[in-house]
Amino acid sequence: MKIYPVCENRAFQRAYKKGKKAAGKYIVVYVIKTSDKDAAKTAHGKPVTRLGLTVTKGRGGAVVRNRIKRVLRAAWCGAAEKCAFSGGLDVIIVARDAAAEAKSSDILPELLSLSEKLGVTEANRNPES
RNA sequence: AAACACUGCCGCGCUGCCGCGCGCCCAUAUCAUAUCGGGCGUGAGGAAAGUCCGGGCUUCAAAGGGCAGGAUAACGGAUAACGUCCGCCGGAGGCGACUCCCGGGAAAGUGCAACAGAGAUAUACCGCCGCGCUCACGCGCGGUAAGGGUGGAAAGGCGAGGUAAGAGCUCACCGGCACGGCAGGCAACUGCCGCGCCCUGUAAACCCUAUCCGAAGCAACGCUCCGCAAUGCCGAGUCACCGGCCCGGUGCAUGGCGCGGAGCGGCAGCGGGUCAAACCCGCGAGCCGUGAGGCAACGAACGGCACAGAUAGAUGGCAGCGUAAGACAGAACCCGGCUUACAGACAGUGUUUCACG
RNA sequence: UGCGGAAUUGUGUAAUGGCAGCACGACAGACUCUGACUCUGUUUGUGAGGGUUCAAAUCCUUCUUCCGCAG
Repeated sequence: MKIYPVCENRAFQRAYKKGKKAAGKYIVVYVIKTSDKDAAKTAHGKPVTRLGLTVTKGRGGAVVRNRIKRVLRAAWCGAAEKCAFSGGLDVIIVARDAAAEAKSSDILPELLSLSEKLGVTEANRNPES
């Protein structure tokens, strides 16, 4: 499973200002439709859903932050196996304090429930992929 | 054996499964690249950290001189260099092994020293002594730094001579400082002798002396392609390069500079293609081993090794074994140090005390 | 990642090396029938450790925290 990253600062700013959000114990999720300028497509021509991570310095040093980002990506991949996301979205995940100690298995159900709340999943549409 | 002192070294290893970055090969789609992909190789530190010093490298024409500014501070050495390291001298601490020291100059000059105290770099409050006046208490003039009290600091300490009372005023001893000589040492310095002086502290106050330093930093900067309207000035100078200043030097038409307005982009910068491509980018004062030489830091010489290179930024999870796997923590142009953080493991040398022989 | 700066009471700010002030706030009292205004008084302090000095908010040094600039 390949992760398409959100790199541009403008995309993050757009998500914070205009996107929909939902908060949980470990994470806060922002979702917005990818702007035309940054849109990318897969080899099959489908629009791609991109993942952006925000882990601020307040969460810890470089080692701790790298670990949080690893865990969040693992949860993202786990979620993508269970249900497909709608195409052409930017999804920004912001780590909260509790995320420093969390496992990916702790975050996975929270990510799923928050996604459902925001209505960005198309559940079990394509379970094989 | 106990308590210490110093130094070095490691800071997870192996197996299996899942997963990540990079390189190569293969497969698949397409022939530019991409991935349900597969295989092999490879992949953070002792501090990678703080950014406190020193270099390399890059750009400023070259990196020239002086002033200003900054840094360092016993001496000798190591080193590319250093504020680092080693040795040594002096001082301080410890029974000792050993440790610690921003350790030049206050006798070139200037400044500062609150409060207290009579007086703070020179002075007479109490006291002591002499003279004059007074019946007397005492008052006035002068001498004095021994005693008192204040203070961080009060003119070196103590004894004798001396005196009206006293005082390095004189002398002996002790202490300190400066100069000269002799001996030892590469030197700092140490010892002895002679002669002179006795002078407060502060230079992490200005300063003086000696030595060193051009500036900026990979977000530096280099480069392929495309685009860029109208207008003014300079054009061998009242120009530009240089950044605080001066001198000197260099460049000048495919050039340099500026005011106002308009458009576009951006947080900002001439702009854009932009997740295009390439380069800086890892062979370097590199690492490992032996090691002439040297008290040591270091290191001639010889042999061997190929050992991260990301770009929202890669190392983790589970199980088993190893007694136990657990700290601080992640390269971002590259090195040498310093400082700070740190669970635990190992090795060596030495000191003191106790016990036994 | 690189470069630069700052830290003084609850808040904002002063202080040639010599007792740390000022304003607002808080608290108490006075004035008033009560409250506000006003007046009087009190409280709370140099980010942390080490050093230089007789004496440090100030000088030196090592940390901590915060802020700014550079895409």
